[in-house]
Amino acid sequence: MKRSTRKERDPDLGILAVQLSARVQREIFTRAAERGFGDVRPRHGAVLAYLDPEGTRPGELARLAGRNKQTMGAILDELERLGYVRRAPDPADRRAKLIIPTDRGREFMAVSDGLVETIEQTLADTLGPDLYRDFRAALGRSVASLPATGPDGDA
Amino acid sequence: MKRSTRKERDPDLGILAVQLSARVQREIFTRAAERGFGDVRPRHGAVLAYLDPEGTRPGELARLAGRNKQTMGAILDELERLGYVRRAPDPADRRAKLIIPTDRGREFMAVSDGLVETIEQTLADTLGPDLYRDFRAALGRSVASLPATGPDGDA
DNA sequence: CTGTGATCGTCCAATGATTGGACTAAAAGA
DNA sequence: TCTTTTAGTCCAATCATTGGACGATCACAG
Repeated sequence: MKRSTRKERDPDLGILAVQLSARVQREIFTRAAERGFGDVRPRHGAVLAYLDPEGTRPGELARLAGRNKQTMGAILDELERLGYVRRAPDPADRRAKLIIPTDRGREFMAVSDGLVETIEQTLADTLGPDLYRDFRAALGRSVASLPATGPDGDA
Repeated sequence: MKRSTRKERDPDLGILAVQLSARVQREIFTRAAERGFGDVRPRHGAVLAYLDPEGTRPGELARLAGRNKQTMGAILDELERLGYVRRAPDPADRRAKLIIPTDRGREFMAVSDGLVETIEQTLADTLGPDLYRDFRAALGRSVASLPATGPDGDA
């Protein structure tokens, strides 16, 4: 049996991880596009997956998403231009800013949270509720057991 | 409880998928770098994860890795320059080529397969053998139940 | 208070990675 | 043979991330 065939039929953990990520992302953003959010790309998920309705600092978003500050800044520029977030001064610290979702931003967050929910439901249907619950828990524990990935050595 | 905190403590499937992928990739390539393969980057995994010792066609690699032909071509240029693969004519089809790993390429493949194995073993230790087996199977089934991701609409 | 060092966000230029479109050579099929 | 499809590559354009540096502000030790 050829290695390539074996890896295709019975993929190792590295391959499965990449594929799960790619497929889930694709599902989310193509469905979101169907619902009128065609201008949001996977890249923007780094912000919208974590953003607080009351606002979050850029640095905190960068940390959560595992991107460095420059990258986060660029993503935020884009989201601001597209009308999903705005930058407000942070009352607690005059160096800092608060990234606050606009109405449209909150709308997207609600929709994408729902889409993820739907995907999870699909998997629950595929695996059965018990198996899915275990899978979900094991996935969480697996991620937690692997060293976190930061852009700059994870600082 | 803030949304960002909630998403950090109890990440949804989208976040978990991205993190699993990023962490597994990082683990593989930093460990590989420690073993003298510092010039191989995650990007190259698209080839080396699937490549047959006897050789594989570029188009087939592109399909397996979910990249388009141009991207695959660029990755192959790089791997060839770095001395991990070579391009040979395919005896069966004079249009086609065979990408064949060099000795060093095969060395990397052995090492990275081992590293993945080690990560899987780590998870097995964390979760326990039974739970891990179930997790691994559920992961495979989950990936299979989501539409495949191709670069050009998956053609 | 005042000085010192850390932190917050941003700017810029450089690199990396992916894409779309087009093209040649060869194969496959009517 | 003629036509259509396939395999790989070339090119230019776009998208994404990085490294280094900067002014402003804060925290804290003296």
